[in-house]
Amino acid sequence: MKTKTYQINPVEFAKVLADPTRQQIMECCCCEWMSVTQIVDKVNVSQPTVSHHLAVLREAGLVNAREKGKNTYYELNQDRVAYCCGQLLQTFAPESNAAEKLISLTAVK
Amino acid sequence: MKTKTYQINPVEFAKVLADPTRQQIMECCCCEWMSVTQIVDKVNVSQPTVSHHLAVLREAGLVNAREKGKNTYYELNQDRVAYCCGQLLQTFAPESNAAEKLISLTAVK
DNA sequence: TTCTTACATAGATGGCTGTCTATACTACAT
DNA sequence: ATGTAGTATAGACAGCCATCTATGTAAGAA
Repeated sequence: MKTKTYQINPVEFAKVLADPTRQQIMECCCCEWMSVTQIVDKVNVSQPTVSHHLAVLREAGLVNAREKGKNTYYELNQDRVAYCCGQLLQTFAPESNAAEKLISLTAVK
Repeated sequence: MKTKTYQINPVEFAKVLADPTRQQIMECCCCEWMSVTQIVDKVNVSQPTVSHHLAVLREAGLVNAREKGKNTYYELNQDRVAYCCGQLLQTFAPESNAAEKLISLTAVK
């Protein structure tokens, strides 16, 4: 289970999010640690497919992983998501009122 | 030039952003109206490819188009971008501090 | 009218990726 | 030791999409 996290940019971030199954998995483990099996039970794809998507999310640094015995637990990295969204807003909505304010917020984090 | 704008969701939004050329085009017309030719001069792809990307952005409601004589001018819809980013934050960073604050901001818009 | 410029559309193609089955690997139980 | 459950990896394949060339179309100039 290699986990070299690459430096993410707006294009890579968008690519990772650009799949319904992956977003479904992200929602699954958004606010609690979930094992792979638990995630498989919630999405309608095979276990290897789930593992594949988790690897993509892991390498993008969008989920944190924790191994415990036979299980591997995953949790969404919300701060990373927020940071990447901040990047998007900074780039593509620099004059938007809401965006302008978020940029300062994410800069603090 | 059909321009039926469909209701955008987080997956569609991410798909539209998940291409380097498209993001480059978005930056191009972020803060000013740009003709297709002007955009072609700035990105390293053919004119039909640019037109294709602009159609994708148009149908997602992420750019506004204005025809004038022979020219068609495009401008990025920053508010729409901000709204979509707000959706992402709401879904995938509900507990993040920065995100929490943006949600109220985008809700106001 | 004829030509040119600006842009959109059609169709073809190559590469990427999401999915699957099969399999390997590891921890734990029996 | 043997088996089983949980997860990752390998390899194959089909569908999607970014790109191109070719062409259509419309507006303005000559």
